[in-house]
Amino acid sequence: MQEKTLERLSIYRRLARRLQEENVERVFSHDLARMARITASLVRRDLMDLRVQGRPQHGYPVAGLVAAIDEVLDAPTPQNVALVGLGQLGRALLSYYIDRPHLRITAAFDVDPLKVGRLVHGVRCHDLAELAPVVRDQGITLAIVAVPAAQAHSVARVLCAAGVRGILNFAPVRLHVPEGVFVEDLDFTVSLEKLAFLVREGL
Amino acid sequence: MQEKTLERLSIYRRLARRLQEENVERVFSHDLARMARITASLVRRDLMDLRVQGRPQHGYPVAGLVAAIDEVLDAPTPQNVALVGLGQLGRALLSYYIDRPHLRITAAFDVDPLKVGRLVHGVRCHDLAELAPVVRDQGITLAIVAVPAAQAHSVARVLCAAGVRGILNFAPVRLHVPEGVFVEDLDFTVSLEKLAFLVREGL
DNA sequence: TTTTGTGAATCGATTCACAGCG
DNA sequence: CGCTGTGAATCGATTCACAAAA
Repeated sequence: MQEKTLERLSIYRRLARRLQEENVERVFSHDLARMARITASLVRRDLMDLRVQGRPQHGYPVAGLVAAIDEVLDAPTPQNVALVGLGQLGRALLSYYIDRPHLRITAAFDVDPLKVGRLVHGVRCHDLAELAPVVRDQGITLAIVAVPAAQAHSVARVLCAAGVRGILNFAPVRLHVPEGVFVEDLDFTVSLEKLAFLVREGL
Repeated sequence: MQEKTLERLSIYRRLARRLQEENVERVFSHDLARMARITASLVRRDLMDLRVQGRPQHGYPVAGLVAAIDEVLDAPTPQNVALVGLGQLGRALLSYYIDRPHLRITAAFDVDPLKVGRLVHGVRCHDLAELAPVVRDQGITLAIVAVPAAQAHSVARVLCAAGVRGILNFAPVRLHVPEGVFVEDLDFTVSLEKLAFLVREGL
């Protein structure tokens, strides 16, 4: 399974779920392509990897599509996520990610004594110093880093030491992590600067 | 200039600026590669597109590197950015993007009457209905969409109609925009689901 | 027909390998 | 030498084109 395909599966599932809500039972690769703003053949190629098959004239069964993507993207048992940094961004992420069955933020961490101990959106905020034991107790393997750039490296080190294997990083730095730990960067500035260039140069 | 190179230029510049602060005058492709977690030959290939040349034994001049990247990424005149949606995420973005000389958020928009008219982090919040005139008056060409999924499409339509040419989209939907408008999606769920898969499957 | 599934071709991005130069 | 600049090779992702199926 290629990474790009993986990203698109997440998008296809979201689209298919919306179709389910609208009681649409079948969908053509061409329709998914239009909705996802890609080509139909790319959709078909992505779906080849899945345990769902379409039929000419009928397209793909929407429910089957969702089920097949669930099988790939959802762990058999929910994966717990730690959120580090309860600033404005951290709180935004927390309110965004409540009530997800398969990926749920079960613990938050900050250094601010005013935040430690509080319940934010139903999630307990711990002192950063408590990270390792909490991560171990809750079997957390994923973390979201939403701290200022200056603290990101030390937070990443603590997370890796505690056994976290994947980091979604919002800090504008490139984290250095041990072999076997995955980092996904979501870098607002990089994206905005790229966009500004494209708009300015017109492609 | 390739898109991936463009993204990395933003990263190189950030690294080079930090080196400047540390009074480092020269840097090897190998060092930049280590800091950016990529290969040295990719760094060199990226820098080939720039008006900076390195010298064997000496590497690249840090100040020249920053200047050369500025030339590519910074518009001659600052580009104004509109922020749509002043929820938690919108406010987080606003506090993050204050005091940038070349890309600055000059106007915010929301539908909540409690927010309209207020100054948030020094930026005026307007009613969404006022978007078109404000965008035109301030010569805004870029927008950040930080509204709930349900509103994202209509917001995008209004933005495009008002003349915005680039959208940084945080809503978990694929926007449909007219020819010539660029969209960059930052999709938290897609990234987190991908990360969860990678951690689970171990590559 | 129309639409899927897929081999082959293409396009794009990265790495290799090394000539050239200080 | 050590390091840059770059042509050639490789790797990966997307599109093309069409046979097969209904």
